[in-house]
Amino acid sequence: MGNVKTEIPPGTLHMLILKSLVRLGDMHGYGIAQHIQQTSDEVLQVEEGSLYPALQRMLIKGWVAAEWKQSENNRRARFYQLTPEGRKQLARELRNYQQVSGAIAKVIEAV
Amino acid sequence: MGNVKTEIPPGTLHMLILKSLVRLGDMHGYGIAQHIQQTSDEVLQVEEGSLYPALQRMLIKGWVAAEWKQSENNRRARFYQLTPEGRKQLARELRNYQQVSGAIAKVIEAV
DNA sequence: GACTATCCTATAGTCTATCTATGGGAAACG
DNA sequence: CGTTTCCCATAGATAGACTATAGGATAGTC
Repeated sequence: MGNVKTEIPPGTLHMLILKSLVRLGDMHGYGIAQHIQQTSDEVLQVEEGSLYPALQRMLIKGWVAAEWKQSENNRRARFYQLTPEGRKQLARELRNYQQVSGAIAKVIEAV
Repeated sequence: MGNVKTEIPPGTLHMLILKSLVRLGDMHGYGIAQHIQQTSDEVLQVEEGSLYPALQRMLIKGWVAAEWKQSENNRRARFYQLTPEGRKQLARELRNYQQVSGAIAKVIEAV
């Protein structure tokens, strides 16, 4: 099968995390990474060295809030959830992503 | 008008240049940049500091061939054209781009 | 009880590829 | 002539992903 795992394109990781939190509501980093990988049919794989620094940045920016809890597997884990500011940021990033990928599509589909 | 010019997403510039050369056949750097900007309805703007280093890399890789000529405006310009290896590379990059953007779409459109 | 797989967090350092800033030079046009 | 437009090129800054590494705790198995 040609399902080679791929890198996350720079600039899209925050958007993918924020969107995952809309779906998951309240989740730890590991679960967010799993969700992205599964929802993308194993194409997108978020590495730990990308994930945790990104979550830190988003905490500082106030896009997510964090709380230590017990995971469903009885482990200590840091659960994240969207803040109102995070929702606004997600909307901005989605809008921008769609504008840019639409523009790229025009170029690469030009006959 | 909300048409704010945007950066080229890292990893897509080679693809955009190669595709432009399919369309233009034989063109100098300045003309390639114009083509990308116009075809994308002024959304994508390639900066000179990105464009010329990218063309150098592509020359070294053998994806394009170059030749000094006179431009349509009577200026000295370096015209680029695709090589067979460049066509193969474009096919690879298109395939990869579509796989990744399809995967991102699955995540951000998940209900 | 020891061993291993799985779950979960975190940081330092590398690397790639874009951008900004800068510096040319030559033709056209007023 | 002076300004605009066309055209090339490089150095350095920057962003954001990656690899490599380190650690600890639970569950399951032999």
